[in-house]
Order: sequence, then structure tokens, then C-alpha cells
Amino acid sequence: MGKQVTEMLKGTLEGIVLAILSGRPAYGYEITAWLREKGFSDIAEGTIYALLIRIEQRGLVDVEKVPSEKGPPRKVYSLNAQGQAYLDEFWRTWSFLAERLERLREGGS
Amino acid sequence: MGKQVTEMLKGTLEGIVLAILSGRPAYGYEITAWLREKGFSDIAEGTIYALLIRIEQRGLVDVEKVPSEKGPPRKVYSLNAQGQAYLDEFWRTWSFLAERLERLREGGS
DNA sequence: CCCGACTATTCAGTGTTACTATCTACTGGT
DNA sequence: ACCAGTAGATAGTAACACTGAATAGTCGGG
Repeated sequence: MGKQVTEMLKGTLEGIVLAILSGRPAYGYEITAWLREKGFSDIAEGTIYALLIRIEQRGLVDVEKVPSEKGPPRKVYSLNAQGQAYLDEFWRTWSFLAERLERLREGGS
Repeated sequence: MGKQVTEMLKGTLEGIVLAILSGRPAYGYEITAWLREKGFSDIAEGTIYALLIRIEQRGLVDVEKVPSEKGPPRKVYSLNAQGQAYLDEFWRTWSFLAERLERLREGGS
């Protein structure tokens, strides 16, 4: 993809991951694969893992280590109450920005 | 505002400014005032000036120095062909991201 | 029995971006 | 002379995504 997406993802990728986790618990490798499938073709794996560590340290998610049939144990993340609150805030912020941009695109005031 | 907006603006603020300039030429102080009026309550002035210098160095805008009745001369920026192309690309990138996020919000696949 | 393929995570170093805070500079009104 | 308003520049900081590589575990094939 382009540099533009990279820069645009700053601040939104975190919300995207939290939104995914609000549907169901998931682990890093799974999330990366899911994102790639959905068109975010070149989000680096390292990026997701770093992000997960960040949101874990901020207390937005709970973590559980689950043995895998294949490969090393998975770190399964699930959204907690604080994370849900943060996600709600994220959607409000996103709406704010999206509305204004849409208006700009239409050439409105 | 919050830290969330700050991070989300990375990558979008540039597009916002280019979109403004696609409507009409403008100078830094004017753009800052316009943004504040439109709800981006605390975008720092320094941020806009730095951004304008950046897009100027990338050749996305043309610059003209215009004497002001009040204060020092204004640097009036206008979008050129290259900037227009970059803006088009920006909107495509934005649409891509906005679509996927909207789908995520609806809880869809 | 080792080697590659797949699964899964970690980490050090880099570049871009917006923010803070401060500084310069010009005008008009008191 | 001073101050508010207009206008721009800049040095330093923090956050975030990327690159690239390393580590670790399981499995099947030669």
C-alpha cells in the first residue's frame, strides 16, 4: 500500500483492533491474518504485536495464555470494561472526523 | 480535545488542508482559524505552518507572498496539479479506510 | 534424524507526524 | 510607549507504524 495509509492508520489501527476484540477474543497472529484478508494487505506483524502490548499495558484488554496445537502458546486478548469505554470514545472521535471530512469532500462549508 | 484525535489527525490533517486549498488559495493563519471554527478546537498554529512547509517542499502547492494590511506578509498557498493528484489519492485512501471501519462498526465481517 | 514450512511472538532501530512553547515581525489604537 | 491582533518560524518531545531479524514450537518429508 502507500505511505498515506500508513500515516492514516496512526490512531485508527488501535481502534480497529479493539473493535475486532469487542466481537470476540483473539490473538496476534489471528488478527494480523484477518486484517490482511480484509484488504489491509501489508500491515506488518510486528506492528500488531507492538500495538497489543501497548493496549495491554494501558489496561484495555485482559490476556490469557492458551496452548496451541501448532506452534508456541497463543496470547489471547479480550476487551475488558475499560477497553470497551475506550472503544466507545474511539467511535465518537471517528464519527467527528469522518463527518467533517465528508463535508469537506462535498465541498460544503 | 483528546489524544485520540491527535493521533487520528496524523495522515488526515494533511489531506484536510489540501482539500481546503483545492477550493481556494489560503494562508496559514486563515486555515488555522477556519479549522478552529469547524470544531477542530485545538489544532496548534505551529502544526499548520509546519505542515504547509512540508507540502510546499514536496511540490504539492504553489506559494505567493502577499502583503497584508495587518501584520507581516502572508504566504498564500494554492494547490497545483501535483497537489490535486495527491489529493485524489488521499480521498481514495480515505474511502478505503472509512468503508472498512464502517463495516467493522456494524459488526459485519 | 534433520530440514523446511507453518504457526506464533518479541525486539531494536527508523521515519513521520502533531504538539508544546517560544520567538520574531508588522499594524493600529490608546 | 504599550498592547492586542495578525502572521509566520523553529527547536524539542511523544506517539505510532514500519523494517528486519531473531526466537520458539510443531509437523511431515527426505
